[in-house]
Amino acid sequence: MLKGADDSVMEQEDSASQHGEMMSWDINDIKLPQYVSQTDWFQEWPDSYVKHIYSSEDENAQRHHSSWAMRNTNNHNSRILKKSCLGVVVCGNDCSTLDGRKIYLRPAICDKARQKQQRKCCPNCNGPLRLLSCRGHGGYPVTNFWRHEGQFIFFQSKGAHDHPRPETKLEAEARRSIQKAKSAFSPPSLRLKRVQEIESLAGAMPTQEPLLLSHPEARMPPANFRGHLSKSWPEPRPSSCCGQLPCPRPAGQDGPSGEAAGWGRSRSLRGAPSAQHTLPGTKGGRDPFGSDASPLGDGSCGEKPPLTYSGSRPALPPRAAPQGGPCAMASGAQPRPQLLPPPGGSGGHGGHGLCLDYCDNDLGFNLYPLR
DNA sequence: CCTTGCGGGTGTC
DNA sequence: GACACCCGCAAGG
Repeated sequence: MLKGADDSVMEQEDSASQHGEMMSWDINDIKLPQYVSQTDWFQEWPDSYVKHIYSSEDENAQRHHSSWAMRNTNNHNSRILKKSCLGVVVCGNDCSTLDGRKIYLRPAICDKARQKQQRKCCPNCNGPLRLLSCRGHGGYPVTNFWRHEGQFIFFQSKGAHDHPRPETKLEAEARRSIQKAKSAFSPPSLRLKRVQEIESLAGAMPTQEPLLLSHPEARMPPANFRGHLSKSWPEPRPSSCCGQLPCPRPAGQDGPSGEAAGWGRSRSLRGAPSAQHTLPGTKGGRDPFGSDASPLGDGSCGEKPPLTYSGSRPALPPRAAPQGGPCAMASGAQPRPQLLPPPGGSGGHGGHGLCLDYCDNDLGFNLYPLR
């Protein structure tokens, strides 16, 4: 961890002069701004080449959270934590649910777990799963950097995600635990029933933002979607593309897709990073899948006022708040109060993720509220 | 079992 | 040297 961030409370030389240079720093700078007038609200879906300064009190920042599936990358610099994006796991059949949503699962962070994950089936159609690697940073995965400095945590993102957003960590976790519960308590024959039970249960809970099965363009859940999850979810049925290609991948084989096709074994691909697919207007371009269409509008221009993002209230007033102009920042996405359920809290993201598990795998269904 | 962080090591540029 | 990545280890949930 980068905890180290000693208590050496930086001298707060009220250098108002630095205000203007607030965003001129680079994570690699020897000296980072020591005086920050306002910290940012935690950004759950940082994208593009953005920088944020969080309060060291911010729990999410402390944990280097991100809703993107970021894995730790060794940059041999203990002061700067580097993470690279794993992309998103999609259905190899490119299936959609009845309501048009796509499957965007969260890649497991652990290599082993990820390989295992790819041997499982699409929770929607039982088809094979495929890892869509991130190549938003010059053909390489988007990287995030974290650096603790005094009372601040500096964050810098390099690259624009060129893939849809995966489900959030909470969604993924919920899926797992549900699956666990399922397999623990229900004989296969009862599973469907259980699914229905849980589904109805989900209907009783106020949920929001079903993201797991998401529709690229529907990343912005229609208003009528919120709070009506269970209703909007189709009856248990191996929807749309059932039948076609039911998870053909033999266990043990990771298939041509996924890591193999991505970065996993890409050393040999060096120099030809775009062999797979062309980078959709990487630089400066918004990712084509709507990472900027966040339901919370992280990339979009200011709607929401600083939502109460409890969990970790920055010590200083977040400078996310409308200041000047919502999207005035040169670096693109301006810190906007984004949420992530405060650790342990019942945050905004609380409930989303719905999907049914027809495959006997642990890619459970996400048709229930997250705790 | 999984996530997260660390750090040694390798290969490429 | 920078960068990307692999691998194993350890702590924690």
